[in-house]
Amino acid sequence: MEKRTRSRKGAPGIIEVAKRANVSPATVSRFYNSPDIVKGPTRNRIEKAAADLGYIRDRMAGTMHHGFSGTFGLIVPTIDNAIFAELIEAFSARLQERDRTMLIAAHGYDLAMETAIVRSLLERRIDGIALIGFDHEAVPFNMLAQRDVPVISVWNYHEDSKIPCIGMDNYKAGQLVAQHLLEYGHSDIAFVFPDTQSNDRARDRLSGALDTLKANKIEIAPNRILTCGYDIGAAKTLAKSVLQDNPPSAFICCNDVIAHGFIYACQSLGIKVPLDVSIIGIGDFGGSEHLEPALTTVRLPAKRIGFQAANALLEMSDTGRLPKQFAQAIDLEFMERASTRKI
Amino acid sequence: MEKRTRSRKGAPGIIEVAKRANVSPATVSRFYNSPDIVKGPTRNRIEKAAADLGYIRDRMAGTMHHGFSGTFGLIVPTIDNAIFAELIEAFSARLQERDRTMLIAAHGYDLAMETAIVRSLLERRIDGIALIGFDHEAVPFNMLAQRDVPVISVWNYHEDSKIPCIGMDNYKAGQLVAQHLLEYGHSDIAFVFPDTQSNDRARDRLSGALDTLKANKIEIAPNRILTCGYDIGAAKTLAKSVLQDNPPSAFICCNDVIAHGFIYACQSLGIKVPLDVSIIGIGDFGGSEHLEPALTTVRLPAKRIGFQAANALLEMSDTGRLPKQFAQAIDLEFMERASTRKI
DNA sequence: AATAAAAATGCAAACGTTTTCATTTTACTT
DNA sequence: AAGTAAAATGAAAACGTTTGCATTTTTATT
Repeated sequence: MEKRTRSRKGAPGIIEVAKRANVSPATVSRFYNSPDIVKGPTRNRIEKAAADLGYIRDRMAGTMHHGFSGTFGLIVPTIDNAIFAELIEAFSARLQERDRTMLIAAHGYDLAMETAIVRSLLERRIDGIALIGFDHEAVPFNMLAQRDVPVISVWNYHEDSKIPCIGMDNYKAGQLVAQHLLEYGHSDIAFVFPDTQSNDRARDRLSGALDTLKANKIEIAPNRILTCGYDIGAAKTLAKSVLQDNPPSAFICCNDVIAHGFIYACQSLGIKVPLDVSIIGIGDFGGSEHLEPALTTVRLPAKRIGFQAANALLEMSDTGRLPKQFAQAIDLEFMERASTRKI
Repeated sequence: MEKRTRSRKGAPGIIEVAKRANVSPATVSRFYNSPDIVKGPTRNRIEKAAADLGYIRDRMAGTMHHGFSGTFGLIVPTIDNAIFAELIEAFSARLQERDRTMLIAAHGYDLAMETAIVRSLLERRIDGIALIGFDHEAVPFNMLAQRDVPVISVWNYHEDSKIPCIGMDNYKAGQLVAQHLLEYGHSDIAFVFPDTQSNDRARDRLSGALDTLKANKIEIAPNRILTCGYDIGAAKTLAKSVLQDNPPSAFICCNDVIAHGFIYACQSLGIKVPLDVSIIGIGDFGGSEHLEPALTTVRLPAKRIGFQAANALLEMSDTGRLPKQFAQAIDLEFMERASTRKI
């Protein structure tokens, strides 16, 4: 394997800037890190020198000292699945405001891969990291703990979480949709959920809904629980087959992506929503509101979560203490729209 | 402003590992960077020592030497707009395969912001960077050039690009959709495009379509060119007003997001697509295929572009030379589906 | 078994900052 | 105007690796 060494060619360092401004490197450093403690005229000279030279500082060199890289990690199951895109954007935007950067990676619902990624990010000396949900291996936590790197669990919320978390109560989201269907008089209800094995969000939603129905004396037959990944095409295909043969009066979809697929399937089959069948989602993603019929769903404020998560991490990194709000629940909002109806 | 110094508490360094394995730090370093040149038994000892100690290497320290951080940058207009999500995921995945990480940021179609971001990434010593399209300020390029950092323009393709690029010919995409409508006998056509001021992709698509129509003696009245951001809701609202009053026989939407909005608007208004109006998009995003009616569009292979872009950057970084395929065009595929009809 | 060549390892000087401590300059007090 | 306190700056030692060069060990050759 060949070894190259980047020359850093024309790139000036802090020393060149210092020479040109007739000060010591130390002062230039201070100019960047605490401008207020360097005198006006000196400041101007440095500013000019840096501009003339096109100096760009090397934060890595700084990192070696104080140990802070100014970069935070975010690990998600997947980036391109609309589910997390809003979250990512908000997280990143908040960091940008504070002059920090974001290292992001996807593990494709593979926990072992997630562990590898955490390690990789740690090698880059991230100042903190956000993980989705509560289903993780123990290894990454040990690595993070040993190095004292702030972690936060995002997207799901449990009152008794062992690590700081910001998210919504997915169990409650499940309750909400079930409750709504109950109020509308449905009793023959089917569920469309992804594999809940290592997906606590889906698991919590499912139990929330199931428990609510059970509390109202409604038992769901096992064959009414359908498995489907977060994929419009897969959902549409599944829907087409299910809808043909003795369909229930309502479907609870684990998230809006699946619900979209179901609605498209109905349109394709000429089945009227919500007249013939009610469909309800969870998430309230981009298009859900504008779909025809508009999707009844539960709004998960991804933007707010992303922002708050970044904030909490920033706080932990700055103060070295756990955030004031250790476990933070973001409110859910039930969005009653047009894809469900009273029976 | 308080100054903290991360203790790196229990975290062992290469020296501790070396001690425990009874070798010099240099050998441990070599174990990681070129395992083949350290003898079997020694290798095992180091491996064990590192595992026992829970050692995680510090790539930053390495970066200070050879100048390579193992991190690449990707700057996009926006992350959460479905448009770029696939690209991002593929780019990231390819880097991950090669043990590199991705620093990503969004500028929200603000070129000055983009410049600031480039600087910020440069401060983190990225090994290369991918930018969307060709509309950029000169400053970032100078900064990158001075430091010899590989750049690639992604998403759009021009034969005579000044910098390496990978993308598709957006002009041709415009031609394709116009051609299709022409073949179907449309002549009263409206355009729905975002502001093309600093968006070369949209600009190229628009001229491709306009030129094609003009070549066929079809002039488009200025009021047939509508402006709309990449937002389903905005598109739907706009569509509703436009469709009421003397609508054209076909709409060319700059991308699928807008097309989705238009189709929803039609459904809402009871206008039949494609019977009453034809709608065509560009992009072939997630749901377009499954929409009812399925959207006629041009497939832009985002995954392939993301993968190739990462590859090109990797190659440039590894070899220090420009990529073999300086300007790479990724083929477009016209997807004739159900949202357009012959007149 | 002696020698030469090759392979494996060690030593120590970088890499570009930040920061402590010491020193100089400025501002304030009387 | 002298003396003192405060503010601004400088000198130099870190930070944790990598790598060229020197040295030792192993292998191959005769």
